Amino acid sequence: MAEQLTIGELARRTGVATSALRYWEDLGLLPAPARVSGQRRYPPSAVRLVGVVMLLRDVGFTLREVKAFIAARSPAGDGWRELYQRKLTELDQRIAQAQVARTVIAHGLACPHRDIFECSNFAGGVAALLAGSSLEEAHEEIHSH
Amino acid sequence: MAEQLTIGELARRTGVATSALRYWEDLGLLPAPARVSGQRRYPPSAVRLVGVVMLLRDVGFTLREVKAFIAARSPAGDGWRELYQRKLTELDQRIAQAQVARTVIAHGLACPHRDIFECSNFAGGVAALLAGSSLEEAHEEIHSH
DNA sequence: CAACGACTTCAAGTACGCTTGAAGTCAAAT
DNA sequence: ATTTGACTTCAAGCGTACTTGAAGTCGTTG
Repeated sequence: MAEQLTIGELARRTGVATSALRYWEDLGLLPAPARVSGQRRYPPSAVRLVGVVMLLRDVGFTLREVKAFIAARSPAGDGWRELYQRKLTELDQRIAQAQVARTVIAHGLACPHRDIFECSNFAGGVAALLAGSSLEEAHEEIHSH
Repeated sequence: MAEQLTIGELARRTGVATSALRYWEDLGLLPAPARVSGQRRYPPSAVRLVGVVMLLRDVGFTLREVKAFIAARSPAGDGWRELYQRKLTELDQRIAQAQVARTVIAHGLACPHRDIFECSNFAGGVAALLAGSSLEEAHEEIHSH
């Protein structure tokens, strides 16, 4: 039981290149697996771990953040709670942004205007964006001047 | 009226560095603005345009994709419809993934397990991920073997 | 008129996330 | 015994998205 996977098999099952898996290991994202005559042998659970890394990476976290995220859990300290909370907030912002983007693009598709920027609905979507993100200074600028 | 912005003002209002704005212009993302004795003068609408670029960039599109997205609208052709439709689909996938990630992280926060991977709920979230994305081969592997 | 601050170009450098290539090892099949 | 295929390490290269630094140009201000 618990058949071990070679790096090639892990790559096939996850869709992640072997070179990338070695790179992730170098970065400390994946634990160094057992070796059989020099070759890596992964436990089946590695598939899940790789999945988590992919998920977090695809969702906009850097590999260092993913590392911190995974590694944070072991110590007895509460540091990880803070980290998880921050990530959760980031993720909520990301989802909200993606939904604004979705609205904007969907409207772009539906709107007959040649120049999308002439369209008030489109502008409205962007205005929603302006309210959040790093454009808060803009908000103050507009109201103070 | 229609007071023109210097690159510095545009940077302040958008939160994007002047160097990045020039880079975006080089890439063809932003149209070359008017010049007053060599210096760029942007129309106020540039703030909105920069906002759109930021939005799409932050949501995971490359700058080339953003360029295509913005530029696609001008020609009389229908090529842009296809592009918008594809982007919309990509975006829906991204949102779905982000929501899975959110669930996973939220659970990680709520779950008392020391090792998150021991938790079946966590595994369930990841399993949801495995069903989509590039892990479809894995799905076939699992069922064929 | 000198200095200041904000702008200009252009080339080079940086961080991230990998990929590619060279050279070698190992187990199994021919 | 040699060939095949999958693996190994290590260094270098690449695409994306910028930043940084040098050297120079403006318009204003003292």
